[in-house]
Amino acid sequence: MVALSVSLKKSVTLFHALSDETRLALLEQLIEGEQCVCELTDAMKATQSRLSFHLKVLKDAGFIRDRREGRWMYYSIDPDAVEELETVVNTLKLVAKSAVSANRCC
Amino acid sequence: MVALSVSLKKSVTLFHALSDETRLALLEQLIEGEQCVCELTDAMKATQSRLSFHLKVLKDAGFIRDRREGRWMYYSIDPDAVEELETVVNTLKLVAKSAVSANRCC
DNA sequence: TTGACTAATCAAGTTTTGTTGATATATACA
DNA sequence: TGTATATATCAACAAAACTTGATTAGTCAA
Repeated sequence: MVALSVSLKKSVTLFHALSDETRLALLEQLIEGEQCVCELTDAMKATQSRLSFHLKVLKDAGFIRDRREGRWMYYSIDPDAVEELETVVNTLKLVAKSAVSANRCC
Repeated sequence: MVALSVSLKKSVTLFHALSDETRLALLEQLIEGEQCVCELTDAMKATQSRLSFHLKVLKDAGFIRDRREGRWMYYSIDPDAVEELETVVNTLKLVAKSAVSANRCC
């Protein structure tokens, strides 16, 4: 069987991190550049603990990095995870193209 | 603000469909080509109703198509949704690359 | 018709995710 | 020190997703 380039579990983690509107909005917001939590809560009109939760999911998946500076925590997009995601999707794409021949069964 | 190429909600649907191990395994299985549910349940050692559930999620997101032939339902990968996914990921990638300049805040 | 077979759907229960408000931790500054 | 500020974490609850077993719907063949 052809396999996805990255392990299933890792792929699930990547996709799960992106399967939430708040988290995608966070990434969109971070396109503007590195920002601290206070700016993010401001921009997104979300409570601090809610964002903290979602930031953790994105960070655990590798999509963002954090950096402390004094009392502030700065978050930014980490291109590596996006790269990894791209790899998975590219495999999926190749696969989709080749998966046209029908097998009868039953 | 820069925006993702596809609406947030649509992106969430796409990513959510891929954020489950069973569903990714289903797609991997479908790489082999069009298959009926009975072959899929066989190959994946999963119950019929469970697969039916996951097939529906994948179908609703657009990743697979179905086709009835007699009593059998044949499923196959639909390259269009994968294409759409690729678009989203490409945007994310471009964005990740450009999102390096830091903004101070607070 | 009826019976057998394939797959979808449904209802009930379980598990996972997300939200909220409160508390803890870390840093800075007076 | 003590106090204020920024953020993480936790516990309790709510909501969404998944699983299971049973039922239903569609198709075929006798």
